[in-house]
Amino acid sequence: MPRVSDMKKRLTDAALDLMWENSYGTTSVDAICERAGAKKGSFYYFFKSKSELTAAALEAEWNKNKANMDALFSPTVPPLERFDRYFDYVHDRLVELQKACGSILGCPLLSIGSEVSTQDQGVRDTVDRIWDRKIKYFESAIRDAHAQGLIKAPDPEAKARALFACYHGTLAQARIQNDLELIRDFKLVARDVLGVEYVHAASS
Amino acid sequence: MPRVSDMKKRLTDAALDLMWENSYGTTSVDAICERAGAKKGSFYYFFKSKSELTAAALEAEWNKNKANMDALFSPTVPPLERFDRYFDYVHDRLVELQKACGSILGCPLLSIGSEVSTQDQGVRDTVDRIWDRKIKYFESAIRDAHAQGLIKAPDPEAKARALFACYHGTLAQARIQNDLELIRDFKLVARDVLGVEYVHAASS
DNA sequence: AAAATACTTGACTGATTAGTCTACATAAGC
DNA sequence: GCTTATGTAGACTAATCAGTCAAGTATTTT
Repeated sequence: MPRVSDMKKRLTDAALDLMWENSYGTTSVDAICERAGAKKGSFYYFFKSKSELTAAALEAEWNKNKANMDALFSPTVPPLERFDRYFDYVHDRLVELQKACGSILGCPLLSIGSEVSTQDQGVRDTVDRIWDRKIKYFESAIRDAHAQGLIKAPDPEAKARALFACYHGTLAQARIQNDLELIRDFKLVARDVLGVEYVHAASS
Repeated sequence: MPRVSDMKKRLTDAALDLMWENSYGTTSVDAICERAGAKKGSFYYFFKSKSELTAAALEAEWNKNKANMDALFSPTVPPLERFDRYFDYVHDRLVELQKACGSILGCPLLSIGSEVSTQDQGVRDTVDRIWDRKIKYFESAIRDAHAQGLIKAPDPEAKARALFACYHGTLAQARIQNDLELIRDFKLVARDVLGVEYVHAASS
C-alpha cells in the first residue's frame, strides 16, 4: 500500500475549528481547505460532501475526547464530584479557546446541531448519536448518586437528559452573550436540578 | 405623503419564518423576497442589509409577543403559576408550528443568536437586548415567589438567568432531536431549579 | 523496475449569493 | 392636474459557493 496521509485528520480538525468558532453555514469548503493546507481535489477525495465531512469532524472530535470523558466520569470518582470535574474541565477549555479566538464558543454539538437540524439529516443524526453517548456519562453518575442516597432520582435517564439540556442552554447563552459567568455558576444549578440533598451539610 | 405599504412587515415576517424553520445562513434574501412577494428593490428600499433586516425581524417578533408575555406574567397571577402558563404557551405554539412545518423549531433567539454571535454584532446585540427583556419576566416572578416564601431565591436576577438558560437548552435539544418530550416535562425541572419547597404539598 | 494503489493538483463549471442601480408606478398635498 | 415623496420593478454585477474532473505524483508491493 502506497503513501499515507494525515490530510483527513487535518481536514476534520480545520472544519471543526472553523464551524465551532463561526458556524456551519459560513464555513466554506474553500476555507476548510485553506486552513488544512489542502486543495479541493484532496477534500473531495476524502469526503463526498461538506455534510459528510461535518459528520466525520464531529465523530473525530468525540473520539479525541472520549478517553478524557472516561477519566472524568470514572466510577472511582464520587458521583457528584464527576459533574464538578466535568464542568470545570469544560469551563477551562472554553477559557483556553477564548484566549485563542476572543469569544466564548459554547458547544459545537448544539450550535451545529441547531443550525442544520431541519436541513441535514446526516449531520443531525451524528449529533444525536454523540449527544446520547455523552448523556450516558451523566446517567450513570446520577444512578450511582441515587444508589448512595445523595440524590433522589428514580428515573436517571430522564434526569440526565434534563441536566444535559440545562447545561447546554447555559453554554449557548454564554456563547451568545460572550460571558462565562453563567458557566462558572452552573455547578450550583446542577445541584438544584439533580436535587442534591443538603441534609448533612454543615451550614448554620 | 404618498401611498403606504405593508411590505416592511411582510419582509420581517417572511424572514423570521424562514430563519426559524431553517437557519440564518440558509435563508437567502431572494427566498425572503419570494415569500414576502417582494422584489429585490423593495427589500433594499426598507433594509440596507440582510443583517439589519434580521435585527428588525427579531424586534418585530418581540413586539408581536409582548402583550402576550405581559398577560402570562401578570402580577395578578400567582408567581409560580406564571411559569407554568408560559411553558404551556410555548409548548402549544411549538406544536402548532410543528403541524405546519413538521419540525420542532425551538427558540429563534437561541438558534439565530448562536449562529451569528461571533460574526454579526448587530444581530447579536438585538438578541441580547430581547433576551434581557424576557428574563425580566422571570426575574419578577421569582422575586414575588421569594417574597411569598414559595422559594428561596436571594438573587432573583441570577436565578432568572439560570432558569432561562436551562429552558432554552431544553428548547434547543427539542429542536435538534425533534422531540417535544423534554419540553413537556420542563415544568418539573423548573421547580427544581427554582427550588420550590414541597413542604406544604398534599402528597402522601 | 514495473505496476498498482493512495493521494494531490488546480483549473473549471454552473448555480447562488448579497447587494446596486435606473427607470417606473402610485397616491396624497397643493 | 401637477408635483413630490414613497414605494416597486427587475436586470445587473462581482464574488463566492459546492462540487467535478482529468492529469499528475509519490510510495509500496511484486
